[in-house]
Parts: sequence; structure tokens; C-alpha cells
Amino acid sequence: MSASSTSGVARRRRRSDRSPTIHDVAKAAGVSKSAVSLAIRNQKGVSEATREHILAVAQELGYRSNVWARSLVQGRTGLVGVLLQDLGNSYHRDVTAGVEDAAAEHDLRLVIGHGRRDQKRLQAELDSLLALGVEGVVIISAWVPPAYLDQVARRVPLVVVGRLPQHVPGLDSVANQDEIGARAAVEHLVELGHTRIAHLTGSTGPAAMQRRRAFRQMMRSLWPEVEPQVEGPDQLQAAIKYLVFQVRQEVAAPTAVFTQNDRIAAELVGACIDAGVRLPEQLSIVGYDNSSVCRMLRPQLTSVDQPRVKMGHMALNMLFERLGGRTEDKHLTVAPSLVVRGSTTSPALQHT
Amino acid sequence: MSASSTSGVARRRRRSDRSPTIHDVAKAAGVSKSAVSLAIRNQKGVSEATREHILAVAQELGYRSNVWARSLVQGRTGLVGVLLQDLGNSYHRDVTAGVEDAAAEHDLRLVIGHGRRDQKRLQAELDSLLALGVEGVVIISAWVPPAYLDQVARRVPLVVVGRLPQHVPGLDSVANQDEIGARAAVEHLVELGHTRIAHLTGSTGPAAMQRRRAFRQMMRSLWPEVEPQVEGPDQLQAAIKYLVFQVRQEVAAPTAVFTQNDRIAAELVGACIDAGVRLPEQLSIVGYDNSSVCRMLRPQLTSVDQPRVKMGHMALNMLFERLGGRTEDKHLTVAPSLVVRGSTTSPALQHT
DNA sequence: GAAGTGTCATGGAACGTTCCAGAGCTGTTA
DNA sequence: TAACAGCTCTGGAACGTTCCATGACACTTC
Repeated sequence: MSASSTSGVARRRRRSDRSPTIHDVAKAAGVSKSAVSLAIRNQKGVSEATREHILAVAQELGYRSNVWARSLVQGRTGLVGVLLQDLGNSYHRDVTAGVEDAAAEHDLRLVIGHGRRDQKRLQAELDSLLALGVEGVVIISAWVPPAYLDQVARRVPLVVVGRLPQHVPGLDSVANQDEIGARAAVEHLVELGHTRIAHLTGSTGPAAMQRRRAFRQMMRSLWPEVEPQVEGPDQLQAAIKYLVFQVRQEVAAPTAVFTQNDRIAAELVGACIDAGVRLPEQLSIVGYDNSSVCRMLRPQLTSVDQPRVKMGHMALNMLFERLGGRTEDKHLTVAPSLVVRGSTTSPALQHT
Repeated sequence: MSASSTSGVARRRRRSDRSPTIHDVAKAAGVSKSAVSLAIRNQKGVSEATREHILAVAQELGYRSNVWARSLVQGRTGLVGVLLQDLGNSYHRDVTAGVEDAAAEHDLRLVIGHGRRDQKRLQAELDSLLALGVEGVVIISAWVPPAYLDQVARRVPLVVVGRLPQHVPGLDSVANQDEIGARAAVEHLVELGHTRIAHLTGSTGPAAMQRRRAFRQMMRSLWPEVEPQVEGPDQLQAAIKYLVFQVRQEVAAPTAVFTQNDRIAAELVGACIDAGVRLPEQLSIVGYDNSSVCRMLRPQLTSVDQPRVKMGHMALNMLFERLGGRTEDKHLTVAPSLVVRGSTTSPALQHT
């Protein structure tokens, strides 16, 4: 008995510094646990006076309802997982903010998992979110194998923000229309008078491919006899070097470059400045994402903007519809828009 | 008929899709729930044959242990909260990565909450982490009222990464030694030959104050007769404009600026370029944080680097020590180091 | 053959919460 | 005054899991 009571005491000791439970509040307030439960959930069945008293006591004890116990009995957690690839990324931040705001409207809370640009980790993180009992998952530009997506989508509603590498039944998606973004970029350059426009890409992901394809199509329809110049995605550094070399040679060199994203555009800008290429006089550059670096660079970067917060909003709302019982798949798109800044100008200025 | 029954079945499947419980597995395998519990946790007390049989059945049913129920009875969740102010921030990303790696070593999982630079939200997020039952919290540069920190620290171990605005008993912290960083920056500039060095700051937060104070002290000890020039933190844009104006006038203008962080440095760089100030010839600039923008800018930014991942590591390890029973407070510091890039040069070059 | 020692397996008691049926009131109506 | 209705409030039964005491054997040892 004494031996077993020792461990019992150890356990109990641990319990004494545990968070206060509904029982503690009930005891301190002199009411039943049921009354406390009703009071803190703002349900009726308890008088206003009692409610205030209970809330005051709860506040004083620092009581916080235990989500696990609640979800255990209710059978739902009120948790939504957000899986993102890179924490330090303003695109992900903004989409997440949108998801979060929409979630708050439906009394859902966010749990964030991040894959750190590592596929294994991404999957592990997704597993972990499911183990936490999220009721749905929003995946932000995170490339997870389709087979795995399918498996997850069978268990909980799943919404992907961004392009899907391939069609996966049973899940929703919201993406910006990369074709429109790419076309807007090229149109802008064409209107300025550019004819020799190159594309610089650093990835073979679905979004990148879409942009590249749209670029090619657009260029071919404008100048059918010329093969559109696409650099990358392999050996990005070499591709950048080559572009800069071309521009310095000034022989049939591109006068403008549409890049796959702002990060790559920033690298190109840096390489140009290092090589003494005058921007935007000698080369116009258009980015994609309208991220915070656009305004840090000089010249400031013209870029394609996606309605990021709105996309997050839409993603969560679709997820909510699924929770409500929708079974058919839904794939939404939003139109990106071009934000013109100083990195693009007319090629007429190039030989002045 | 067949169409409607399909959807009906699909729906029903989804509802009764409620994950199988340990009871279901026990029933299907013809053993007690206790046996299943032992088997899936790989504990002894069950024969190898039975275990294999149970695991096979569990696998077939797609059984996944319910984390909530487990943590409810075990009294621990294995969860650690990370509270950060801004998702799209590489400093936070790196610290979080460090925390995460260290957590994995101790079989702890991360739950990320983010305050989106809003104090109310920050507190709500912290509340929510506690409600989830995290066993400890790491707060990354998130300014939460000390009274609130104190309240939280009474309930769970709390580690702050970054400077504390004031001493709060019962919690740990890990911070970079801002004095050392500031001094390294100024020393570097002095060694290059600068004498008129200004400081540009945009915040009154504890880290910013520390850097500012160290800057003042260092400058006073070097040139006691001159009042150190500090611009900001109010009206940052005006402060930047004024600095640029001074440099263009070239009358007793600062030849170098040490900024509170990279973001502010980037703005200064942009303003200089816009105004035609040649960098680094006319003005040397040192940032703080060694963030990813340093290498995007031209000239590339000399900056003070903090061992971010290591700080995250240390933070979680301290938290783990607390969980193990340590009661005395611990405040660690790490030494930052200067990363020299192209934004700093000798003032001798300035009038060439 | 009794006692002791393992191993394997079991059912009941927690854990902190919500839900539910119902108890005790007070007031209203027939 | 009986019947009823409407509030408050309550204790017990879930929820899915782990922990614990104990039972049922099969061996060994005295």
C-alpha cells in the first residue's frame, strides 16, 4: 500500500500544479461543474448573476477550458490545419492571414504546420496535424505527392492553395490564374514596345509551368516565327549569367525579362547591377508575387500581384462548405493583376 | 436510383467514418481494449503473436490512436507552443527551425501561434496555445505585457527569445548580446576610418533600446566631446529623408549609419539610391539581423548576424530543463557577429 | 503438492469536459 | 388548490484512452 501510494503521491503532486479544471472553478464558486460549463460557454440555463460570479472566479483562477476533453465528448476539435512550406515567406503569411480571418468567423482555430521546404518533413507535419485532430487542412503551395493528398482527402476536407501538379479527386483548390498573370506581364512589356522578351524560371512546379506555358503561347501568337527564349529552370545561376552576358553584348539580346517570381527577379537585378547593366534602361524586369522585396529593390520591381488574403479566405470557406456536407469538388481561380513599378520602361530609352 | 444511393452511401460513409476506436479494434481482434492499448504502444504485457494479430487488425481498420484521449489520461500532450509575431519573417523562421529540431530530440511537437504584429491577437493566440494544452511556450520577439507573461509563466514553462522589456520572475530567456553586436558594427566602421557615424532606429522595443544605448556609449567613449547622432524612432521616413539630405549637403554629414535592423537599412539604401547618393562611397550602412534581403540589395548589406537556429535550440532546451524540474531562472546570451559585405567602405573613398 | 514466479490478459477507474434527464423552485392558470 | 410551465441548477453518464490491480495460467523450486 505504501509503495503504491508513493507513486500515487507523485502523481497527485503533479496534479496540484496542473491547470485548474472545471471542478476547481465549481468548488471555488460554490456551484456544480455543469453550471460552470454552461457559464463559460455562454449557454443559457444559468442566471445572469451566477454566470458573472462564475466567470469572475474562473478569471481569478486563470481557468482555461481543456480543448481535448471538450473535443473528446463533442467529437469535434474546431481545429483547422494549415500546412505551409516556408515560414519566412510573405506570400504564405498573407494567405494564412486570410485563412485565419475566415476561420475566426466560423469559430475555427488554426494549427500551423510547416514543412521547411522538405518533402519528408511536409508529410510528417501533415500526419501530425491529422493526429492533432484537425477537421480539415489547407495546404499552401506545398507540394505533397498526389497519392498522399488523395489519402488525406479521404479523411478530412482538403483545400490546396495554388496549382495542383495533377488532378486529385475529392479535394478543392484555389489558385491564381497564372496564364492571366503571365499574359498581363508580357502585354505590359509589349505595350512599352519590347519585342525581344525572355522568360527566366527556376522551378518545374505546377505554377511555374503554367506561367512558362502561358509565356510561350503568348509570344508565339505575337511572333510566330521566333522561338520564345526561356532560361532555366536548371542551373539558375548560369541562366542569369547568360542573360546578363547577352544584354551586355547587345546583339539580338532580350530587352525585357519576365521572371517566374520575385526572388528570382531580385537575383537577376543584383546580377545586372553587378555587371554594370543599367536598369531599367538596358533591361526591363517583371517579377511575380508582388512580395515585400519589390519595394526594397532599386529600381523597384514591377510584379504580378495575387490577392493573397482573399485566396486564404476562399480556401477556408470552401473547407467550411465541405464540413457542411458538400461532396462535389470545387476549383476556384482568382485573377492576378500587374503592379507597375520602376523596373520596366520602354526599350526606346535603351540606347540613349 | 443507383445515382442517389451512391451519394447516400458516400455521405453515410463519411459520417460513420468516425475513426475506429480502440474498442473496435479489440472487438475485431477478439481481445480486450487493454491488450490493444499495450500492443499499439509497443509495451510488453502482450505476446508477440497477439501483438502482431492486433496490429494487423488495427492496420486493416485504419485505426489511429486519439491523441486527445491519450493526453487526457496521461496528463501531458507532448506539445510545445511557439508564439511569433510575424509569419513572413526569416528571423522567426530560423529560430523556429532551431526550436523544432531541438523539440524533435525530446519527442515534443510544435504548435505555432502567430500574433500578426497585433498585441490583442498575440494574447489571444497565447491563450489558445494554453487551451490546447501545450507543456511550455517559446515566445519569439513577441512583446506581451509583463503581467501577462508572469501569469502564463506560473502555469507552464516559458522561454522568451529576445530581450525582455523588464525583468519577469519565473521565466527564462535567450538573447543575443545587442551591445556586442552594436559595438562590432561601430568598431568595423571606425576601423574603416569613419568618425561621423549616425544611428537610425525605428522602435523603442527592448532590443532596439539596447542597440541604441550601446551605440551611444561606444560613441561617447570614442569622441567624448561630440553628441552621438541618433535618428528615429519616431517618424522614420522623415528621419531617413533627413539623413539623406545631410549626406547630400556634405557639411559635417555622417559618413556611416548603423541601423537598428535590416529592414530599416533597406529603406535607407533605397532612399539613398533614389536621391543619387552613391553607395557605399558616400555613405556606409550597417544593418542588423543578416536577413535574406542583405544579399538582394546592391550594394549587399553588411549586417550583424545572430545565431538564430542556435538560439531556438537553446530556448527549447531550457524549456525542457524546466519540464524536468529546474526552478531557478536562466538567462542566456549568445554573441552576434558581423558579416561584412559591400555596403561599408572607407570614407577616404568618399571624395574621389 | 504447496508456494513462489513469471507471462499474458482483463475489466474497472481515472482524465476534463459536455450532454442529458431530472430535481427543486417560483409563478401562473384553470 | 391542483396542474402545469419555466427557470436554475445538479449529478451521473458518456467520450477514447492509459493505468492499475488482479486473475488465470504455466513453470519452477522447495
